[in-house]
Amino acid sequence: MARIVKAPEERRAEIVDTADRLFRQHGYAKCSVEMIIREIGVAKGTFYYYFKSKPDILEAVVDKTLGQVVEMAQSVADAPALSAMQKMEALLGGSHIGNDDSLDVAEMLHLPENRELHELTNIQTVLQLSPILAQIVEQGVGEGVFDVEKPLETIQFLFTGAQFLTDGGMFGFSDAELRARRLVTQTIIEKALGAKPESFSFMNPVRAVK
Amino acid sequence: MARIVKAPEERRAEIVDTADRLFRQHGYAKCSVEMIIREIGVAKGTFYYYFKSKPDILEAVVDKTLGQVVEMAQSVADAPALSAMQKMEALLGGSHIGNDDSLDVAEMLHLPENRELHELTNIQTVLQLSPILAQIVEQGVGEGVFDVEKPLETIQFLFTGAQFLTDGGMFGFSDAELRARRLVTQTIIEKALGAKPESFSFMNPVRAVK
Amino acid sequence: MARIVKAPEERRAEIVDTADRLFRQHGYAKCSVEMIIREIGVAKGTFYYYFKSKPDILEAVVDKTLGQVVEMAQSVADAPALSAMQKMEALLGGSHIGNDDSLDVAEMLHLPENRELHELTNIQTVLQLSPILAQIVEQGVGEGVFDVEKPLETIQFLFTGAQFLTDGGMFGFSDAELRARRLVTQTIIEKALGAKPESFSFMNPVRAVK
Amino acid sequence: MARIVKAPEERRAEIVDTADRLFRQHGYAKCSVEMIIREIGVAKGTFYYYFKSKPDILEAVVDKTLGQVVEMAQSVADAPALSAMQKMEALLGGSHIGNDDSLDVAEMLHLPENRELHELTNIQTVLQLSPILAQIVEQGVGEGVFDVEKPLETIQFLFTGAQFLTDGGMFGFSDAELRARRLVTQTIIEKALGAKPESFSFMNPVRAVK
DNA sequence: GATGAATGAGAATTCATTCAT
DNA sequence: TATGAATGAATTCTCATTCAT
Repeated sequence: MARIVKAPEERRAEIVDTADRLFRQHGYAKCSVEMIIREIGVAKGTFYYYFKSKPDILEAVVDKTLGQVVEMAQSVADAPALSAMQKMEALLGGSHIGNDDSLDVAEMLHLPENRELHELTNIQTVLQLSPILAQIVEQGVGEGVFDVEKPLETIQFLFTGAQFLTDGGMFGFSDAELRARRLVTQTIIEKALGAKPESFSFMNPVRAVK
Repeated sequence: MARIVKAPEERRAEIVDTADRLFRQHGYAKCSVEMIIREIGVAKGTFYYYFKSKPDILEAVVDKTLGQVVEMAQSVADAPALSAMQKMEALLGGSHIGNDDSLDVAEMLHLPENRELHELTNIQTVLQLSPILAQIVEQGVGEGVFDVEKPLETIQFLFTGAQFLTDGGMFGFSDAELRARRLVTQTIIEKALGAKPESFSFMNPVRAVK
Repeated sequence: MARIVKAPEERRAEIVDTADRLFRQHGYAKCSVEMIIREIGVAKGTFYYYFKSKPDILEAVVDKTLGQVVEMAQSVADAPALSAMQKMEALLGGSHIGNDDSLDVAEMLHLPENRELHELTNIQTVLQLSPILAQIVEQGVGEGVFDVEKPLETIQFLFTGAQFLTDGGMFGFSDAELRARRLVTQTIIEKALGAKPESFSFMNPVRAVK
Repeated sequence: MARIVKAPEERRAEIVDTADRLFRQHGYAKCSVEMIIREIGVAKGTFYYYFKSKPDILEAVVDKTLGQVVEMAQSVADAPALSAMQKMEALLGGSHIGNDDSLDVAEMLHLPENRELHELTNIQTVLQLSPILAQIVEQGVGEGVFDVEKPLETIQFLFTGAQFLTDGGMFGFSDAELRARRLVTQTIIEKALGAKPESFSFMNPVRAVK
């Protein structure tokens, strides 16, 4: 095959992105190195030139994903002009403007057939994102819209429940069942955070269109 | 090797139990059939005499575990003399008398390095146990101790959060961190179910001993 | 399972018959000992009590089949009252009276999915049946209806061609194609044996019904 | 083991050739992939790098063999300068100059211990070669040397008879027996095609030496 | 930097055969 | 005679990794 030379960072990123996508599609274990390189159109050796093993690229994928999400969340949390509720909406609302790819906190990671990705990414996300959200919750407590004693742990619990329960494939829920669970999730969040009923209704927008 | 003949049920149980243990120790994928039979000391053929494939024994393991848990929970839920709170305590309380093995709803499934076992067992447990708990919640609503609109979905959310967050290995929490999370879990449950504060304190007993 | 004791010859015959049927259905290689004993409802040990190995029962099956066919053919060949053509018709004609099972020289062995059975039985049949047919051919030469120099070899060639070409599955012919080949077979036999055209038309009866 | 890199076509051909030989020697079923790779001295992975399964290489072997034979036969049949008898001699005559390997229509496929190879190759050969030979027969009919009504079916019958009967190992004939059968084959072919006696004598050359 | 042929340690599964009961 | 649990060698196939070019 034609030998196409690329800048190292570009090639590396290409491999990580492709692996990311395939891992999410089929799961880490079911993705062979063969699949990844065939998809890109490079040789086996090229893969191993950039990554010393398969676990190695899993780590790279997780790092990439995590970095994006955490950075985005932190920037929202740090925004000085926004109220706690506005920040919550920005992070948890369904109306994510301009996110073409995978920068959606709410929607991320909700994919079936995952194992190592879930373990590493999903959990790490909860762990890394929770402090940021907790920080917002504390701001909300100060603003009088929330009432919680242990923001971090509470957020972690809520995050975990939401993450795993409404995870696309894990429980095999139908669309209707998923919607019911998302509604309840909203209610529980409000109660757990001591927020006003329906204050988190942005999580379940009344959609006009399909 | 010496041929040791056993009663079929005994041999079958032996294989299931061993597989169960090894799956939990190393994870389903990393456990080869070879490992299982070597552990027991039987031939490969013996394994395949009892189970037609590797997925087949996974199912057997899950069934066994699930059966025990669900049966126990249902018997508690059906107890006519108990109040809803008493039933909750019986199922979620830490003081499980005489459970040497895996009959503990609260403690089970919290093990690291699992994939298929967690996916199948953990999730199935949530799905099968939730209706039973929801039934108790409804009794509690009738008794005036709970106040929820959607018991089933609420229970599912709470169950999922508790299950996955405090799952022994998944998040890598320390004992202290786990304790903090279990306390918050209690609070959230109380709020979500509309129960009195500290009414679920049996979930976090002040232990004297280890 | 209930232990059913039978007379040794009966049990043996039962196993041979079942093996025979299954070998023809699925082929020798694809028939496991397991299949045979399950079909009969006896234990593995019973099988190995009567036959010392799998090849052993193949031999038994072939012997049985061959014996039946050869015996029948010989009795026809030895019939003093019949002409050569009448004997030919009796053996090769499609109108086999009273043969419910596998005593049909023309139709036997024409089954797909066979290997060892074809090799052993099919070929042995050609070898053992040919002398008998050759004997009839010689009678026919004496009667002036045939004209051949080497009856045995000629018969073997014709038998082989007929056997393998019109073998139900081997060539994957359609019904129409098979019919065309059987017609040609008849013509070639007549020419090779120096018989009158259409004297072997009994091989291709004009059937009214299906 | 030492890693010896070869051109893909070369390696592929090496595997096909080796498999071909071993399949003919021991039969497809009795040849394990292990045997093939040990014979060549490559790793298992190498085999599966070139062929995705065991049936896959059987197909490759059959294709190779078939391709050679059919191509050769077609080129003879298409030769404009040759008479039908000359073409027949070229294809069926024993005097094949310069065929060291398996390019001999008459000699091929006559090997013991085969199953799948015979079924696939032998039969396919009859099927693919018959139209070509039939074409020659028709030419001969036009030239007045043959007299047949159904060339294709007749050829198929004759081909099948010749193929299977004189198949080296199948019937276990001695050399003398084989010779007798080949002589008769010649006679039957002449009669069936309506050719002059001894016109196919090239099939049984009077050999001085072995 | 890049290629892709080659490696080989397993993995799951089958099945003829044995043997304690 | 009969049972059926137990055996284990053999087989096909996978895939992460290596290395000559």
